[in-house]
Amino acid sequence: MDQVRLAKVALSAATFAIDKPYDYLLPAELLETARPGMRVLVPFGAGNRRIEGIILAIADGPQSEKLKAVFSLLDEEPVLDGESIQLALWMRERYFCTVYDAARAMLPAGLYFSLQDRYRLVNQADKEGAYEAAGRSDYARRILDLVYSCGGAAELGQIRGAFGAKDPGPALKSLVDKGVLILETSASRGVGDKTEQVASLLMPPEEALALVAPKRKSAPLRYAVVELLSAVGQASSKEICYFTGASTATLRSLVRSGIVTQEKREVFRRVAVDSPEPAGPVVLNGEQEAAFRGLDALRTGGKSAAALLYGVTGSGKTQVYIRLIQACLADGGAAMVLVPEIALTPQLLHIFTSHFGEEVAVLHSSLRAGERYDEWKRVRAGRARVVIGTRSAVFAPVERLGLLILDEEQEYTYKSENVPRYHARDVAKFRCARSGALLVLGSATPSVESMYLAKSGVYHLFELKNRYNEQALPGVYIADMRQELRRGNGTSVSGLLRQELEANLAHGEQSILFINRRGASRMVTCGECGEVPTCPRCSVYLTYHSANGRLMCHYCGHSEKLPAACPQCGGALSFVGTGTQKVQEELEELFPGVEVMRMDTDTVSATQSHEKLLSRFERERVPILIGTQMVAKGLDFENVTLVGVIAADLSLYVDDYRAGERTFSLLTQVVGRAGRGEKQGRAVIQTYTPENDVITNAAAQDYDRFYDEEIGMRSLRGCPPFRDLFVLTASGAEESRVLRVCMKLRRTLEGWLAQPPYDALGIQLLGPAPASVAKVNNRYRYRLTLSGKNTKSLRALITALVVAAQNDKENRGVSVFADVNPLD
DNA sequence: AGCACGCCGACT
DNA sequence: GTCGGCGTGCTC
Repeated sequence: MDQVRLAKVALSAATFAIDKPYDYLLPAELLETARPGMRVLVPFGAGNRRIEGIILAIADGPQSEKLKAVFSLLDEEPVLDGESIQLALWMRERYFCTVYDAARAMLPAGLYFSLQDRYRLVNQADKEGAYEAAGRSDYARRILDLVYSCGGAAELGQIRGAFGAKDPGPALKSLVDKGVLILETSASRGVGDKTEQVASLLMPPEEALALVAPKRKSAPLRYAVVELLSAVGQASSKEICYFTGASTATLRSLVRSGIVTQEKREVFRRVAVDSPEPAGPVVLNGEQEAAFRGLDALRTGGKSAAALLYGVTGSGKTQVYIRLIQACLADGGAAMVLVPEIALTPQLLHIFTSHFGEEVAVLHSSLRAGERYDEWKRVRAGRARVVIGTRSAVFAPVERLGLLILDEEQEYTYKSENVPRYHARDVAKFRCARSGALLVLGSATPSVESMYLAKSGVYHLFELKNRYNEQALPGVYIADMRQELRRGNGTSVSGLLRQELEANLAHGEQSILFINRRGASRMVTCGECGEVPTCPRCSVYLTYHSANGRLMCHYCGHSEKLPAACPQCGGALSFVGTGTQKVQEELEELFPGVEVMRMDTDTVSATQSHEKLLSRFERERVPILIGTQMVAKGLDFENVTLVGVIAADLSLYVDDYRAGERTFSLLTQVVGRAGRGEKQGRAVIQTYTPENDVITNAAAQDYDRFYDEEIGMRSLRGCPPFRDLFVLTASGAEESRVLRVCMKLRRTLEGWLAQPPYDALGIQLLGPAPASVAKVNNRYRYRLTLSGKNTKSLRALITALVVAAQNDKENRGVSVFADVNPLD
């Protein structure tokens, strides 16, 4: 049997059910250049449509009839290294996504190709022949009309647009088959490499100066340019013009004279990070020093390790991180720091740039495509060895990874809600294990899973128990809102909180009030009939956005003008403000003339204004700041001595096993905002359930007790870390069909679970139940939940189930996917 | 998912 | 006859 060289390719067009490495013949002209990690254009399917893929491996295999050949390479260099390819394969097995989905998550959007299909007339002159070939087909004639009117070629998108809902595919195919049209596929990159001209001397400086010196008087600029280049050797053309006053014409004339050469060099677009003064050496206190030593011993221990750094708010975890990174860089390694949300951690970013300057690369989703792409390239080129970023930065192309820090590891933003539905903590573990790096999970309120693993010895545990500078913890008081109601106080400000606010106003100290609501956007309701406008496509209420004066849906993006009156009864509409605005109004009534600053999704649109608001709050000592979760994180203001939590239990009664953990963490963070300076801080927690354990433990800042109670509950209920929840979601336009698919899935599953080897897995099955938001974008969603140990065997079962569901003809119109420990 | 193939009704 | 609608099966 003849052996040929094959490329094993992961395809962008493959669905989960048919995803696997596909074998393609490598044509002779690509044999030398093709390497694993490069993207390729390949023919796929019966129609041989051109699609994008990525080479996973190159191997020899037997020649076969079935084999098709790679069309072309899309990259000159691999965009994924061997470890990343391994990671992509691992993610498919773990998160039930395609290999390409995983690869896509690893690459910056700027590297991403958009494929354009163009249909061109083979022989434009032969118009008659073309229409003859079209025959009686109305569609084919319309396509020809369009192509001719466009000058002989048209984009597929254009044709689709002209056809509306009708699919032009068959008619196009017939025209291509008859040789009238030809399909051209071009790949274009969204963001190009940015280059700049760099000039340098073609000869030794003395020689060059001697050449231009005689004409120094008549051509001073030429002389100045050569003088500058003699001094610095090489400079960008822009800079040369800037410093000497020369024009590009001067430079060109020097190039023509053979004195100077200009070449293109890639430049890296950088995010405007203020370049602070270089920071001095980090001084650690005894506790921090001990943690640093222990962690660094693990880092240099020669094999991969994971550690939990459990340090109370204000204990100075960042200092420890910095020392660890310094040590890692000194050993020639690179370090990564993941944070839950970059916009909320400007202070952290500032500290890191002050220590590591140009070595820092920032990667997060609100960067512009070009910026993100360039930061990615700086990392890949090894020019930035300290990567700071959000969830997706865990895929940064860092070589020689020595240290990976996941700050605030309990945050749920580390879990992706979109394909691929990965958890950055898991991916971080994988990467650290592969490269022998140290994984540090940092938190003031570790997730129950992580603490469990630390207590059972899987993670090394390090604790920072004291606040930096020996600051005392704020005094925490609980206000029982039921009593307030009984006393006739229907507002959201309790007597106690009011009293404390008054005290702060009298002393000129600042207060932060926190509303425990996610999103916290405003809704609209009719005062007459109680109607609340809902999204026509989703089962959620619409929220009001003051920026554009429209009602919007957070799920599908639907937006409509705010109606003047209730569409049902014509009554007057009013805003529902359990949120920040209502509290703001109540406070303004309570304290006339006192400025109350509001910070929520409504007042904050861009990162800019978020920071602007905060800096004004600090600078002008605005007495009261009120906001949603945004105010809970990472804010350190010396003059803030009082923190109030408006509705502490609001996040507690959610149908989610993490509700307690989330509430505890949130309350602890908020309370920690008080008294960061010299003065003693206070916190008031308002709740309708003052006896609730989570609330009392948070008030007492007693993590250990919270953990003990929570872990017992998790064990009892079969939640992580004891079991994982696998959620299968079916969605489709017809509710009855979706439900039927779900029931069938359950029956299939029950059948499988009754037999070996699955009967031994001890799996519990729940559902079908409607998803928490039952309809999104006119698609109904029902879910089936399995709980069990996250083993290879169980994952294989889920994979088989999803594949079977996707292949089942009866399930047409309904899509099925799986997610592990989803957010809701 | 998308595309071809194949079978069937409608219009020419 | 042949165009186009729709159900079925496969994708290196």
